[in-house]
Amino acid sequence: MDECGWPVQSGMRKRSESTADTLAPVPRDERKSRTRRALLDAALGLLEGERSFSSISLREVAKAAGVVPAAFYRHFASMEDLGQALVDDSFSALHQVMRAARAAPLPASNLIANSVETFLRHALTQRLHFQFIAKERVSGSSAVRLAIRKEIRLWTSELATDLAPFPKLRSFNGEDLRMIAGLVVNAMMAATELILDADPKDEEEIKRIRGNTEKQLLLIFLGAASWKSRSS
Amino acid sequence: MDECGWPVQSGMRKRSESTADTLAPVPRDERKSRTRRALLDAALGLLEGERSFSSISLREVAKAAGVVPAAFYRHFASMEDLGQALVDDSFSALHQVMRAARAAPLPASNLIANSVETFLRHALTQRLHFQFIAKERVSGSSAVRLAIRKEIRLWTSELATDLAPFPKLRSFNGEDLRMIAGLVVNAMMAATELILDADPKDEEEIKRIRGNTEKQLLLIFLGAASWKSRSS
DNA sequence: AAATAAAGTCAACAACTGTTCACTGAAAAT
DNA sequence: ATTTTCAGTGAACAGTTGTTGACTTTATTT
Repeated sequence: MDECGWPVQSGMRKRSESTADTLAPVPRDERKSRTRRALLDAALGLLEGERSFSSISLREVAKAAGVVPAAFYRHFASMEDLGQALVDDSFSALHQVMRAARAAPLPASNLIANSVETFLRHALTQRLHFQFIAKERVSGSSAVRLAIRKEIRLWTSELATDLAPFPKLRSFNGEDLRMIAGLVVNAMMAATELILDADPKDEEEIKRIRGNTEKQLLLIFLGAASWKSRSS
Repeated sequence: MDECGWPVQSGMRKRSESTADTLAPVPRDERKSRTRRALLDAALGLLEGERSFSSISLREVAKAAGVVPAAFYRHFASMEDLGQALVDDSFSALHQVMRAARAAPLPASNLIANSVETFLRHALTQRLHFQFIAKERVSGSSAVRLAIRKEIRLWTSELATDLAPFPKLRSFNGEDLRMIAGLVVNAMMAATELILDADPKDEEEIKRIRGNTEKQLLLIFLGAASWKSRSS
């Protein structure tokens, strides 16, 4: 079931036995970035299910990528280094969604439902990335953990500035806006973790989680609307 | 700096060189449970900081407990088994706090502030247990992960029934009450993670987190109070 | 056409892993 | 007083780990 061994076509011993000699020059940069991707994807794949990043070995990653252990060092100085790259990778995927969501037609009526649906659907298609983020956010090495927290804090701040112009939220100062945004982000993260753990085919369960999250966000904004800002 | 080697006083080779022969009979059950505790504490200690449970080895735990690796098996069948025991351990500590908090005088006025303060203070004194729960909740083996989730769901349900009798929440059905409780639990968990990561001596930061969490809970209940229950 | 750069292989290393076995010494049971 | 029980030891096992060095192959540069 394994043996995908995709990028093993380089630096091989055996000569090509076919007659056509120059069938694909294959530029070197591309070949390098191809195995780099293979390593990243292999690590991400190994993280699926039980394993956590700190428990997977360099050799496992290399083997899953179809490459000899020593070749790993041509791309990353250590597993820690690979982890950092995975953080960048995962968050660039997330930023992509958030940008798309922000550029949406903004229907305002069921804005909440739309946002929740968009985000969670993306979490399911980018399952591996989100699983990685969810795990390493709390259990990763401090460097990786801090990188993830920084991104999440940034995300929270962006949400806060997005929230600012809404009529009902005019009376809030920056700090309180970020507090509300934090509440929203918490709910979304919790929902993400639940949905990643659920059976992907269980449509009913997924719908339930989504509905619950929508209600939670609605309640948060309801609370914000009836908030009396204090001076302290 | 290590060499605590606490429970290494059993099954030793050398005879006691002192004159007093019968100085301490030391019942066997107690001695066993003493090293069992040493193993649990050692594992918990190794989990502090960077490491995650799946990355610490049986041998490490044994060594930190001052015991030979083979002795581990007298107490646990595997590391997985130890993990389960740690879950029970940690949650019994949590239940203890929650029971105490529930039996409190219930001042009703600043009930929220009191609850937040009680919970977070306990999280700091039981730091290692809470760190274990926070990490293994998302990254542990599926058995451990499920055990933790079950406990959290149970905690949420208890909170929901505690919330039910409040006047403003009378109109909510069970499902919606659990949704609100879920929101509260999310906020508390997020606050716990933040506080465990913060520098324990940074009183200012801890106060900030606590204040923020209080505001969040207040906002949640404000939202709940102005909620129109729908029939669907 | 020859020289270089570099992504890959192979083999070896010391250290560490989980697990087993026969053992020992003292508390508990006879 | 003798036997039994059992939490501990120490040594060995077969695997796996990260890392290194010398080598091959091939795209790129000279």
